[in-house]
Amino acid sequence: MHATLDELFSALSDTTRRKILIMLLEDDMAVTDVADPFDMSLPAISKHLNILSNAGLITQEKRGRVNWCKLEPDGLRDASVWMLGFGQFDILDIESLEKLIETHIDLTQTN
Amino acid sequence: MHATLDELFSALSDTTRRKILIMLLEDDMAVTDVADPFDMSLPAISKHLNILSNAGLITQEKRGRVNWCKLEPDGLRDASVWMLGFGQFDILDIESLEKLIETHIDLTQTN
DNA sequence: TCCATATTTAACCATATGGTTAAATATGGA
DNA sequence: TCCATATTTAACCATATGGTTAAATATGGA
Repeated sequence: MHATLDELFSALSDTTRRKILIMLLEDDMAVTDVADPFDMSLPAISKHLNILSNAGLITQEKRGRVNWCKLEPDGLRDASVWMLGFGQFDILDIESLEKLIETHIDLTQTN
Repeated sequence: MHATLDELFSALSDTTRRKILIMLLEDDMAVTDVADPFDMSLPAISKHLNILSNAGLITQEKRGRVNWCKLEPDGLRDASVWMLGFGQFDILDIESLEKLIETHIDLTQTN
């Protein structure tokens, strides 16, 4: 069951949540470890993780006491497709796509 | 001056606003005409257009009484780049990108 | 000049969002 | 068994969001 585009874009519209996704790009993490770098309570992070789950951007698997958070890269798919389908890029024009990526790609730029 | 990713994704997270963007893909439109297909007051649409403007997704130009709304496709750029940079696609793997587009591309699917 | 048209502004309202703290729950380990 | 650790749930709060209606504003045209 697909998340709606509303859920997807809305989940992505928060800096904290985008940062979490980037952290999970590295490796799966426990909730407590996800929360660590943020100046925010654990329940707040727990809520953010729920929103990311509902949007299909992560999955959570409970092993013992620990709830492991895992990035679900396919979750971005629908949103990506919507945007690409929007046609601002000529899909076949790889040159420009590459140039674009080169100039902008800096995942630490989270805002 | 760039819109923030927060503003961008947040602007995209509303079905009405995404529909408006798709309408503007066809042609520039007056505010009243943008509002026409929606079961919603003019001020509500006016607010949506403001949000899209602030996100850099459209521009508005007042000529006479009419405020013309124009799609700003470059506005999607930062959001696209963030998502592409996320790496769920191998940029050079055009095959899969094309297949993806083919299977999903249906801009009328707004939600 | 005066009315119609196009749009925004103001004031308001209900609900959503993003945070808090305190308490509950469940598992691990001595 | 009992405490520590990991996490969620509950209750709450301030602000943001998406809508409304009524009034204001500005331009076009007879």
